[in-house]
Amino acid sequence: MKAIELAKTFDHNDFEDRIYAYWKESGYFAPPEPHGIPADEKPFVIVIPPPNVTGVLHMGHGLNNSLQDVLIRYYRMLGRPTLWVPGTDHAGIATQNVVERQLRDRGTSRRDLGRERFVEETWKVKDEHHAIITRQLEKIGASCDWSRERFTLDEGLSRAVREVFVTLYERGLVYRGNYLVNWCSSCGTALSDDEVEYVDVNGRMYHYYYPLADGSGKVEIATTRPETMLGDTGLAVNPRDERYSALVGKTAILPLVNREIPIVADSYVEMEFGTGVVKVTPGHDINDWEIGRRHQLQVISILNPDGTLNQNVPQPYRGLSALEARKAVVRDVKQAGLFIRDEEHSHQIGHCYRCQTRIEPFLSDQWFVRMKPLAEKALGAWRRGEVMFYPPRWENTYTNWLENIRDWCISRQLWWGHRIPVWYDDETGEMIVSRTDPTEDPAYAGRNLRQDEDVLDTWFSSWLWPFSTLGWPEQTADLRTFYPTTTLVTAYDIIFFWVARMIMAGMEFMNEAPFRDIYITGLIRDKQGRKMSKSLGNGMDPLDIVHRFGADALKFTLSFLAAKGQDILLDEDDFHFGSKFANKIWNASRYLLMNLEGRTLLAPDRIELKPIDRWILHRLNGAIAEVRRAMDAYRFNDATSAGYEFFWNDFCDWYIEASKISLYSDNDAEKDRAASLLVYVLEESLRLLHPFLSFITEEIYQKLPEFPEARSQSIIVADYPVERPERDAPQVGRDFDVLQELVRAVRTLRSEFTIPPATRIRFHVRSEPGFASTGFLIEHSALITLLTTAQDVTFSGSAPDAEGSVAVVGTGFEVYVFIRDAIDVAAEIARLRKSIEKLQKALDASQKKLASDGFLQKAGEQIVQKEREKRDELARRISKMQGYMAELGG
RNA sequence: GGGCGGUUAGCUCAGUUGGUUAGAGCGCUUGCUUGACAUGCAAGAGGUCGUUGGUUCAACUCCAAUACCGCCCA
Repeated sequence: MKAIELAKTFDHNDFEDRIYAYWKESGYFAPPEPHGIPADEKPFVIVIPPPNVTGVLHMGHGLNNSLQDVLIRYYRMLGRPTLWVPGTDHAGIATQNVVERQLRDRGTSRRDLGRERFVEETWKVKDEHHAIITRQLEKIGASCDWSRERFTLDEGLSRAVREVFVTLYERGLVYRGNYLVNWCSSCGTALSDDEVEYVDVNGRMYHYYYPLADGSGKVEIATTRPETMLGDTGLAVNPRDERYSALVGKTAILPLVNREIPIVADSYVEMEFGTGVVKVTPGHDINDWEIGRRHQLQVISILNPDGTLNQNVPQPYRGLSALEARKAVVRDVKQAGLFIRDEEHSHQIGHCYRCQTRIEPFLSDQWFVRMKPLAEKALGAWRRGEVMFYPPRWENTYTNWLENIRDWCISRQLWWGHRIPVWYDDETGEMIVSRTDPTEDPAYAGRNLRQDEDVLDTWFSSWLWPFSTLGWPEQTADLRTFYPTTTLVTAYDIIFFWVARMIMAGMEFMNEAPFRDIYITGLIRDKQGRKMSKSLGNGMDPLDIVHRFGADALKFTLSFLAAKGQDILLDEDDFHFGSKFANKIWNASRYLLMNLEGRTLLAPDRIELKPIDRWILHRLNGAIAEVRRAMDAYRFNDATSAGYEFFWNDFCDWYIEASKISLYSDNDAEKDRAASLLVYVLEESLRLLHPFLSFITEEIYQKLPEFPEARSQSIIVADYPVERPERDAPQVGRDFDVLQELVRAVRTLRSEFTIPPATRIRFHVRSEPGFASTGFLIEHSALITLLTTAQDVTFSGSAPDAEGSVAVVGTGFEVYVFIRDAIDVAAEIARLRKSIEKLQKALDASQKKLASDGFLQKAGEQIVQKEREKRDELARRISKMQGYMAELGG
């Protein structure tokens, strides 16, 4: 056979795009046809957390999708029918904001355009960006089934949204009402409670007086938001607060407005907080709203949707922003002689999670989902073990949220999204909630119908994602075959928004949780632990990483760092880890393949295995077992390091090095044997590593010679390696440990005394009588010679006669290296002393244990026996070393 | 106020059911154009595992308290 050539310098850019295109065109990403999947074969299914269609991929996506790809490729190779459904989210507010910003730059606005043209414009932007984000997923190597790609505003998914809205309405779980909601004046829409982020803000607490209407005095109140007094409709004190009991039932005059407002008693008021008297603004505070409801206080809304003050406040304040109004109100209260003082006060203020604008409670007509019944079902699924969190601690977050669930405000005052399927007949006052447009229904002919202006919260479509993407509400073959999905991979910041709601929707509409396993990743942060963000400029572009280090380096590195869902503090340089490993794989493969020149490969079952061959197969077996165990438990870091350590430390550092003895011999049969085994182990290693480094393993796999084993067309569909009991060789494993210890001992001596690498040394090995590995060492003396650059090595049961050696003690053996002339005696004595000290500590601990009755009686027999052996070995080594030291005059 | 996570080598982190002379990568030191790889090879230095107490024959590992850092919810 001829040598196979790989490029001298490894460059991932040479093949990543080509290979991705090959996979995609060959249809490897798609599962078998649903009808072709036997009923007893359980597919492995993931739905992608749909990224924002107008966003760009960030490192969080990089992590998330890398792990999904690892899982998908692993199960695909295990032979499970495997489906990864990709898609994108229309991201209502975010996308609308993007388009509005573009319009503003062009000197126009969505109002100028009108709804219809604005939505058209947004679809255009969506189409452009969509290509970017899907291309990015391809660049990182995501092996998802593009033929099943979905978008939350697709026709099918829109139908699912309508079906769900109307069904929930029919079940009494969707209702409309006039309530205080969280209002973002910048986005111009209501938000759900979960979309409000509370941030500590250093504000001020203002104290001032409200005069009593009967002229009998004045009351001191304290507030952080003086401007809202313009909407005050009452004062409240705690009923148990004796200081103020005389006030209850009286009225006060609201300064600046001159409205007469009642003073009520309500146990909500904390006596210790502020002055114990609170101003009540039911139109602009959720707690005040409750107080107002209990005492039938008037509700006055003082804000326009844009956040400025409206017609319900006195003329001078109209049109001011809340902050402007605050200044004006404080000024005027001072002027009125009612101001007392203000002081620093830090408190929490809600901000919009999309634009960071301060949230105002705002009274408006909105649609809500009654969450309690849905939450009950989602909790039930968890209690029955139908959903499992990895790591399990996230269960608390999940159950805590569900147990304290509040109704979900789902209407948004936006134009981009699913229009609410409700029509109003203003003449009759009738409200029509319908799956189909009544305007196209002859039954409503001639009626003047007006569709609800609002759209639904984006999450109202993404909570259906695991079944809407599979065709629901149609009973499609995909839905029957692939629902429920298997595993969800997402970050913990959307457990409420998305994960919990998906489980609710799955239980409500499919009677089954949408996935069984929920793997929660950590968040990617910078080295200072800060979240990556555009504004901080500490973001990292996954595509830039792919370009510089390779998609394999990206996935492998992230997978290696993804331990137990901890946050990952990431630096660009971290990706060297993955790219160095890829380079190692490349060069090891290049070396093996170039040595196939003139070789005849043999089938592995016809090859006689030498001990070292049994060793590498034993180690390979162990690595396979560990990778599989780790993958089954979602321990990505353990799976990754098991593959890494096997390939680099065992295969490259020892087996390949050792194989040089055969490869460079002049025995053709031995060369064929060695080459065959090397290719054999390489091929299996590539399959083992493919889920973690997909491109390079495919590129090399494609170049491997067909023989000795038939190959799959693509590694992507090749069988994942299995653990084989017949490969287990624990004794060979122990023997090789000894060989390594011996080699390292000699190398250490060489290094410590700077024996030039070219100098061929001589040494003698004495092993303890009956030492189990003696035969192995003798059998591999040529190898030991090679690995230590020795001239000669001899073995016996006794120390060498010749003078001039320096000795090192190993487990069960001593090695005498004949370099006495070259060494620095003082340094050698120091070295020995240090070793002895270290061992002596261990020996002391061991002896202490063995002297304790408690240990002897209560510890297991095996533990005690092991401890005795350890003690004896330590004692033997120490005494040997002391002997050498004495010999050297130390 | 409630809940969760973290605290292990200079840095970033592993350490699965309690028994190892506590590991990895990076960084550092020393020596190497060793018949694939300097994105490399070989060797080395470096940690009383936040603190205090407890359980145990035995604690980085289990329990309690505590300090600091971070997150979520109210």
